[in-house]
Amino acid sequence: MDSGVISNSSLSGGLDLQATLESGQTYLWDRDDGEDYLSSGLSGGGAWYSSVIEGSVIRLRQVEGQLEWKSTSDMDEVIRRVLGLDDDLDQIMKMGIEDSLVESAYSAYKGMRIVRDPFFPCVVSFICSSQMKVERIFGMQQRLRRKYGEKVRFEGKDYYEYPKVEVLADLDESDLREMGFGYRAPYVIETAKMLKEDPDGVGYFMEDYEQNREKLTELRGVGQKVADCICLFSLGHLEAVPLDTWIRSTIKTHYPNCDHKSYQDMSQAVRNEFGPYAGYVQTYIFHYLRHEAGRTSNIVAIGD
DNA sequence: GGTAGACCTGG
DNA sequence: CAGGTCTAC
Repeated sequence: MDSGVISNSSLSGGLDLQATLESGQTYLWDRDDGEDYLSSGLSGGGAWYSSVIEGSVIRLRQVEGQLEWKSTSDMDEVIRRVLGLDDDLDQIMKMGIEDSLVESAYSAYKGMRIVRDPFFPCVVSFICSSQMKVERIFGMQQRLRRKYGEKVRFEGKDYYEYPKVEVLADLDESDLREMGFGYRAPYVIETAKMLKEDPDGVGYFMEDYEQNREKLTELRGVGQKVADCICLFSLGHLEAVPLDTWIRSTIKTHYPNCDHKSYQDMSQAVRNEFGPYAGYVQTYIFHYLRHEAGRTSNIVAIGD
């Protein structure tokens, strides 16, 4: 067994593991206590999380200002990549816009990072995300892993890798409908068939962000919003801003000059306003509003 | 190129 | 109604 420790202080801007893993960016980590997405607050928790990445089980938690991990092999580099630990958060937070909503979100979840999920799991997760709450998206991915994923043993317990492309490609629509995927079932299967020869999505990555977003919409069930999620949460295009209904309405009330009818126009305007790390700004706002909205009756009042 | 309606399912 | 997408005007 391999293990390691990464101290908070060694990372620019620190790390908030719980906020990073439970902010609706990734659906690939299980909490030991099974309380994923359930507790309120969603920051600074010290629970153990586990996932299977590149065939190895990774277990990690954050206690007393440091990230502890263990695995079957040396996963230090992989962990740094998938958790975005190399992103210069201090610098990123300086480059965003100065605005009370953003400031509040930054301070509430300081250390939250943008993940880099493996391609295929990310694609499927966000195809499933349409018209779904995060808790349910997570449940679907978890059931998918347990039913169709490869079992991997680690320290006497079973873990399940995300299902391989070819496994999902050969499923019947009814298999997924029975698991509660609804109208998303055929989308997942058709996209899996399209990616059968290119499981890592090599042909779906390009340097240019906007070009990349358009390319991704060739996949079944992937529209502009989902494509942006893949750009941001898997491919590392930190300027991508997934415009969901929440963000759209927030933009409309808080940054009315950025409001546009077409996705493309609004995306462009928001990126102009939020800067080159617009994806970070969006993710903080989304997570903040998702939890503050229930607490304060007037979202607009959070701002200026 | 832009806009209605349908689409699964659970709370 | 919900972190949308697809299809048909």
